[in-house]
Amino acid sequence: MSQDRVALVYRQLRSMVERFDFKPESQINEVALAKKFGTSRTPVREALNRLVAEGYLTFQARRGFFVKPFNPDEVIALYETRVAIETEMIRLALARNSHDGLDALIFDLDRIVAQHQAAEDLEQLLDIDELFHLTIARGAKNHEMERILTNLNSRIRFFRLIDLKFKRSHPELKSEADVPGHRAILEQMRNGEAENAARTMRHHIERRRDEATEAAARAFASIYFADSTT
Amino acid sequence: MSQDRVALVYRQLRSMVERFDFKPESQINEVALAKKFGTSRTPVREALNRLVAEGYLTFQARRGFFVKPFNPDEVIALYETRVAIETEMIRLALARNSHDGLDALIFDLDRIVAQHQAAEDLEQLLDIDELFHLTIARGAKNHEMERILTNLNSRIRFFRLIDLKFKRSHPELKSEADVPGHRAILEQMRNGEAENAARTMRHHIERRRDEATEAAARAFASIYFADSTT
DNA sequence: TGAAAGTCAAATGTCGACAATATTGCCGAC
DNA sequence: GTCGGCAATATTGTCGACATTTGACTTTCA
Repeated sequence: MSQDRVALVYRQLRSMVERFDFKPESQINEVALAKKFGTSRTPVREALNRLVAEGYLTFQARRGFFVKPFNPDEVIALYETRVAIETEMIRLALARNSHDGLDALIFDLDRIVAQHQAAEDLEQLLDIDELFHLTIARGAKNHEMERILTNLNSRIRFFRLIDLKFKRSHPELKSEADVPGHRAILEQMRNGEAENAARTMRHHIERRRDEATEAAARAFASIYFADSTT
Repeated sequence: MSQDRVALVYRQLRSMVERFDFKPESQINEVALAKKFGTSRTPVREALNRLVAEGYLTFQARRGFFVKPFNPDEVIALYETRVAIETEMIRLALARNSHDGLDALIFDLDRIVAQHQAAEDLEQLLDIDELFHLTIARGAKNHEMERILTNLNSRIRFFRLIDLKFKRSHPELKSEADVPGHRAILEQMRNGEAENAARTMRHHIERRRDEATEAAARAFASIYFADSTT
């Protein structure tokens, strides 16, 4: 034992950051975290460095690690990046695959859409939604885009969760779920209409962007004034 | 003194990796590096962790850090990602900026194209070329895309350098420089033709992709059999 | 001879301590 | 009362050592 602390610490830290357990712009205290996790500072620092490189945190020499300032513009930027990546992914997935490969991909997507409808809780809903998009990424056979999309999704997740929770408690606002959007994309892919599918994907993501941006604005106060679990 | 070793080590390591001073797939020995840099293993490990998160290296628990296998497909993936990012960047830059903002952006781009023609060596040529694209990224006002593009460029750089060196020593193959392509993109942006500019950008990058892929194939042997500077 | 088990050197994983630096709090001067 | 500077304190940066694990080599036994 006592061998894989970095991985443990990394996972925990990342989910803490994703949930905004730390206040934005607050400094992250290495010794406090080390104590919390029962390790020395070494694994904590390694994990923090990874999180910086992945865009979750910032770092200033001799000052330490900081949580990125909370900023609706940043959320918008993340969604815009998704639009860029995902519209191109669709083109690649359709151009790159043989007929059989495409059939297999569409078969997988069909199943995911079906699961989507049966999702039981919000976390699961998001998992399945992200899986739909990630499966297309895999169909595009571009590891780099897959990597980037995974990263974007995890950084966006918190805001979507906020949005979904809000919608659930205000049924009158309930917008259409993601399922119809996914189904439309799927049909156009099935028909080989790359540009149409890309356009639908763009609008699909842009709608989510607007929802998440609103959610971010609503969440602003609660994040800034919530207790950080030191 | 003895305070900012990580930054030093990181920069050196990155340029070593970019130049393929390490053989692809070879394991990276932490103690050897530490000795080489005259530090302990701690700063080396932090730098290596960053390089993993940035896509330069891979890591296997209890086995260590490895150079990514050299793989023309990977180069193609990097270029495809650039297409995705940069075509969208152009749309954003044109949609997002006021008339004056756009004028300023185009003024900057004009100057960069002029510098481009006057570049003295290959490294400088690449710097200026990357600056053209990065300036558009800044015009798009999307930090995330800027970050990603910077990362992509630095990982692609080696292959472009190989290509340019090869072209220089085989003047009969000399393809058109990047300048005309940039100029065309610039003109279309000036006229507000977002979709045309995006399309030109796509073709521009795809041409580079083909050149770099060939260069990668040519470089294959020399990389795999070159001495690694332990 | 060949395969399994054991041994050992080398590499990684983690730690606690110390050095360098930044931040905070205090005190006196104006 | 406020400002600037100094001391005290907290935090980061780096190190060398030790623990654990891996992988290669050797030995042993069928």
